[in-house]
Amino acid sequence: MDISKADSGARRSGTAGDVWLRPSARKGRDAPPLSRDRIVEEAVTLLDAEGADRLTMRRLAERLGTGSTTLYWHVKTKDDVLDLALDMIFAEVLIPAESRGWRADITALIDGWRAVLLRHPWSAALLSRPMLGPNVLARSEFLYATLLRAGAVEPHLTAAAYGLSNYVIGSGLMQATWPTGAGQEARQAAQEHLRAHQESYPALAAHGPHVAEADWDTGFALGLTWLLDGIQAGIAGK
Amino acid sequence: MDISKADSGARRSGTAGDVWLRPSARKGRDAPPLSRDRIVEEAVTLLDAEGADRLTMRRLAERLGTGSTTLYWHVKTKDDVLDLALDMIFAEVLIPAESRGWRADITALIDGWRAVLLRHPWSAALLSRPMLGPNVLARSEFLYATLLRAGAVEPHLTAAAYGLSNYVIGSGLMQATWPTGAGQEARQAAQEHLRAHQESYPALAAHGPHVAEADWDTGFALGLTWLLDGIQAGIAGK
DNA sequence: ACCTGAACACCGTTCAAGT
DNA sequence: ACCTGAACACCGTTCAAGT
Repeated sequence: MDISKADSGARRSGTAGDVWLRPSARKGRDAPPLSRDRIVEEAVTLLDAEGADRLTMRRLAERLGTGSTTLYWHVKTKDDVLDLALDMIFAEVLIPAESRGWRADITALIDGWRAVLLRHPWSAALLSRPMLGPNVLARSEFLYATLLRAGAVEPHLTAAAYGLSNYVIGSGLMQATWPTGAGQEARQAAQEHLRAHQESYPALAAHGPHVAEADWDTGFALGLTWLLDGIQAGIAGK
Repeated sequence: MDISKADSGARRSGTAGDVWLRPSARKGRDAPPLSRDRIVEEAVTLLDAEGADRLTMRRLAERLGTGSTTLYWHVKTKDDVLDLALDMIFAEVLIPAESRGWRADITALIDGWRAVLLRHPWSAALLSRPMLGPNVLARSEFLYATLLRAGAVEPHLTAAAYGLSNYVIGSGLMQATWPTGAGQEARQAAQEHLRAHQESYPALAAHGPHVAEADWDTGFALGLTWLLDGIQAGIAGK
């Protein structure tokens, strides 16, 4: 291939290289062309790696090998990026293919949902924006359809759908927030603070979530069972 | 009072007024001296009036009649202001004075908690930071103490405390987020979007939360009942 | 002990201009 | 159709300096 020689020659001279080499020599390395999908993808990995307050249009653009202002051709605003990122990770929540009964189906959905929230801790804090992306809607659809097929009617239907959603969201928010593992110095400080004021908070100091590594999983499962039992009773008693 | 005359005279001349009048002529009008409490108080009213993304150290300082940098004497960081504001509104949650039974007590606490979240919609989004303020802790203490007195033991105790908290938090977040009343154009747009794709989301389009003004209150109450029933069964069956 | 001003290192976003 | 650069109107925070 003589092209490589021509290339290096062009690079050695300060002037522009050969025409047919220039467009393929992309920004950073061998980056695919910029696109909305690529932006959102990169946003998710940036969020996963550094958290929500480190996501900046400038930093995001830098990772993509462009200027920050270029992003605005593909995306209207930073909030759009966040909305798109939030919907993208929802695609990871598996929708049960074949039914094993409504309780099992819903449990699978909710567990998957929770897993995603914990896998992408930044997402829990973003739940305060209305979620209307296709991936979110598809999973809401599954939830409603499953409840309807199980025989739920109003007001139990809405209460069930909301109750389940709110429960996962709250749980995900709490656990994602909680200083775990790395941020253990914060947890320890909280623990000491509680012990120092244990005359004010005796029950909390003795049994509170700050004292021991909480068993989030069984706690979550227990609460979910209570909710599902209630829904089931509502259906049976129509 | 001759002082008023002296005052106006001093103001008319461009030079400094009488010594004993100057210190009492505060920044804006008759503002009390700056203090941490006053800053947090003003932050809450600013948040209530304009929302979280309009809270700025500069704007907050302006309302208080100072420069933004002055705030940093009383407060270490903007996040501190948010933490303090969050704890301040928790003081509005009434802790039941005399017991009417554990279910009634807890229901009262949770309902009060929810009411605060809805009264200060910005607060729901801030729940992603660890809450260790005195007002928050006092209410957590009440929750744990009540559950303990009712006879809850592990793992039901933790599951109950978490489940209830997560449920209110999630509900508050969702409802505070939801485009209600004023932001009705967004809700209507969501509605149309759903109808336009109703072959993809049939259950959602027919029964989803977007179709009708949701009855949040009864939905919330129903879900809370399910949770409490589950907790009660756990206690009874020890 | 408290307040001020200037300054630093950032932000999101717009827009005329390039190819 | 896509990308660039300069520019605007902001941010949170620090710090030397004032009283």
